[in-house]
Amino acid sequence: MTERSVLNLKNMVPRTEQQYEQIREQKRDLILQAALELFADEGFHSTSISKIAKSAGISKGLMYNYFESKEALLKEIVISGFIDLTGTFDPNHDGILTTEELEFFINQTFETLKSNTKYWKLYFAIMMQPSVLKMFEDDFAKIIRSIFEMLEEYFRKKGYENPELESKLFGAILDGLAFHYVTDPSNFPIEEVKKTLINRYVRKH
Amino acid sequence: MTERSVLNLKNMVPRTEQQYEQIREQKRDLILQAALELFADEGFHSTSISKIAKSAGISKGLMYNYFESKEALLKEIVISGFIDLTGTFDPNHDGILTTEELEFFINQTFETLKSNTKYWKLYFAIMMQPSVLKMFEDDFAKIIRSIFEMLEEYFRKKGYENPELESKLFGAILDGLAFHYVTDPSNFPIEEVKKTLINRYVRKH
Amino acid sequence: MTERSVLNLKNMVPRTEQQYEQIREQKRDLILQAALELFADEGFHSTSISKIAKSAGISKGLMYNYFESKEALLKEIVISGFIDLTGTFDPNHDGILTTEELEFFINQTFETLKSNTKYWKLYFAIMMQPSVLKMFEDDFAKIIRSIFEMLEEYFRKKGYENPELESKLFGAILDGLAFHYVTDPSNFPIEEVKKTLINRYVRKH
Amino acid sequence: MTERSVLNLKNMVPRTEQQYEQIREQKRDLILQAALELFADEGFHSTSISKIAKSAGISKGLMYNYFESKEALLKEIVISGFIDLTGTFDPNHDGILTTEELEFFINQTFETLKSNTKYWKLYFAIMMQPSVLKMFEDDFAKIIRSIFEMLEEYFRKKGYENPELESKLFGAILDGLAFHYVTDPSNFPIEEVKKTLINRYVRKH
DNA sequence: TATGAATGAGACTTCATTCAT
DNA sequence: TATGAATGAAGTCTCATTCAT
Repeated sequence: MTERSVLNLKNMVPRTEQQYEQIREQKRDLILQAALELFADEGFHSTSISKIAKSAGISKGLMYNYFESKEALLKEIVISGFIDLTGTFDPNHDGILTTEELEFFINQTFETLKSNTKYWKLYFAIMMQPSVLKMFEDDFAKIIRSIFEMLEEYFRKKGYENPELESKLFGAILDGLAFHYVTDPSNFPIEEVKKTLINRYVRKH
Repeated sequence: MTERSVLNLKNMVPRTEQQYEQIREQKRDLILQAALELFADEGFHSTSISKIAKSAGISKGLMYNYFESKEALLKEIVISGFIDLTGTFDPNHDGILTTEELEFFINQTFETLKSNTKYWKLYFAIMMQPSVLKMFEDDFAKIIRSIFEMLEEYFRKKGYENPELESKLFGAILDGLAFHYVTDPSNFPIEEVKKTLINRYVRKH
Repeated sequence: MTERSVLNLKNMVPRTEQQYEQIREQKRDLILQAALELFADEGFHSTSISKIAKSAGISKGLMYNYFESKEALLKEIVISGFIDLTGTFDPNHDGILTTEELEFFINQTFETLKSNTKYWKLYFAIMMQPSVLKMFEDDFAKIIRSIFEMLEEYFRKKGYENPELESKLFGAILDGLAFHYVTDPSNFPIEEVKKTLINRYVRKH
Repeated sequence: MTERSVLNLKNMVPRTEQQYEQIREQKRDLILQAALELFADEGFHSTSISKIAKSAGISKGLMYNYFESKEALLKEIVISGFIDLTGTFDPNHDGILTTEELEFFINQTFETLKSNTKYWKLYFAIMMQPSVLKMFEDDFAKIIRSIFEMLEEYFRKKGYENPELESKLFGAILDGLAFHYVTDPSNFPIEEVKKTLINRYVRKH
């Protein structure tokens, strides 16, 4: 009895800041993961906060303890994912793309395509909905522009006849492949396609 | 007979059955056009029946005289558009793709890309939302499969090393280009890209 | 049978614009009346749209066919009521207050106090809630200022020693009386108070 | 005994019972003050427990250690404030109002008006919301009734023609002045108004 | 054929309160 | 005594669809 009381008294102390931080981190990730999956599979508008909460095993209200709004949740997912995705381009951030870096980027892209298919789906869906896209345009535009500039420069150095055209072609092809892969992963020969791509753009010239 | 007479009193020059049919058809097209535009620009869920009706210049209620539901309206737009789009593939329907037919198809595809950008946008958006896609899968799957089969056969005849891979690559490239075009039409060198594509797939071998 | 058909055909015609206008007008007033009563009796925040709708005998959704938001509904009630209330001050709008006009205004004020007690309650409640008051401040300020200016001028002409003080005193007294009346109408000798006030401010000097 | 020892180990100089009580009292006041300010400035419903807690520098949960509910907190503030306010009326509690006592009361009222404007605002807001007022009616009614009775008796002794009317008039004027003062303190000539009032009701007869 | 008022389900969000620690 | 994560009810608002005319 005495022991119990003593134990209780010890437990009546609030969690430490660290403990709270850990709880928050974990739950936040849980929500992000559940939301990404649902947004990708059902679309932003068809995914209710209720569904996300249920899928994450929490109450609706708690969502708003972690994210200001449904839109803010989407934003967080899409932008941080986009930065992850494009972070492997020009990894040393010197503004110049080497052959090795391009090969690395292609490899990484295909890797994330397999490991993070959901995100790619969400990304494509976003890109196709101007009313949603508006939220991200500013964040996307700068990164995308810089990627295309480096690509163009790369093709120029490699001696391509029309570097601008070639960079746009390359971007389109990469997205097209990703698009087809996420649409029907099981029927897409992703490994062979990757080899072909690397062969064509990295080894060829 | 009595009924008709009464009606006639109110309208001395009654429209013929045909005229009615024609008016109906026109209004239907008006709705479809307005809906396509809005669905593509704002997304399916962000487009209310009210908006469509207003844009088509009719009342909300009348919408349901022409289409059973919002979903049915979408279905009609997407499926008929998809048939239009793919109708230029193997136009003589003999199951065999000639070089000329492929060139024609590519040309047509780029043509519709420019003339019917909205539909392409809608199509991509649909493709990225499984919960919506379900409505169309059956209709799409058959057509798409047959296209890929013909493509594969085409590349086989042309002596490509890996016809299956090549057909998938081709499909992905085409969609990738379309994707990039509809995302930002004004900055995409569509004519040059088309030439490059025809050169690569039709002329080359 | 024939007759029925003919009748039905006649009925299948939409309402005329006038009929719609009438429906809207009536229902709008119904909502405004129900909302005023509830806002005054329970307060803005304690009155849910549900309650208003039920009290007005309509569905929740219909509310939004007539008013953009709960706030807009409040605004409409408060501002139009305020204009009604202050409209009897300087009725010929010449910027000058005559003795007769002041008497008329006092009489009118006490009249509306009895006939429109709910509005007065709502008005006082609003005035005491800065977070709500913000919505109206601009609309109120101008009118109130002009009233006080005229009052001051009135007292000056009447030879009062300190017209500014007197005008503020008068305003405060009027509001104080109104305040006490709406707080407990059945125990407030409103008629005698009115006479006293008129005697003091209109007849005296 | 064992329990205490364990506790002592963690805090070698334990606070005395009195010290604890004092800390508790201080924190309680802190909460009351923060709540009064917020309730007055933003309204009861627009003020969340979260805001109050943050403003008082404590956690949400602790709030409930001091007050049973948000409503109980309001009740505490309003009632204790009301007693403070009316406590200066008939300070010797003999049921009879002398001229000096009335003057003292008027002076005190204007003093609290300046020093405790927030409370007055809250008080007026409460008085205008029957659904909230219900909580206090019983507490208020008795006090208010006794005040009016004394006032009436005062005016009777002073030889006023209609003491009942006069007492109601006086009450209304006082509240009216208070009302206008709290609505816009900086533009209200409170000192002059006070002199006028004292002159009229204390010195005159 | 045509209108737009009307409904009601369901979406997002807030917040008083509880509870494990 | 003290914390803040967690809940769930309730509120505002939107919109596909129905219906009287």
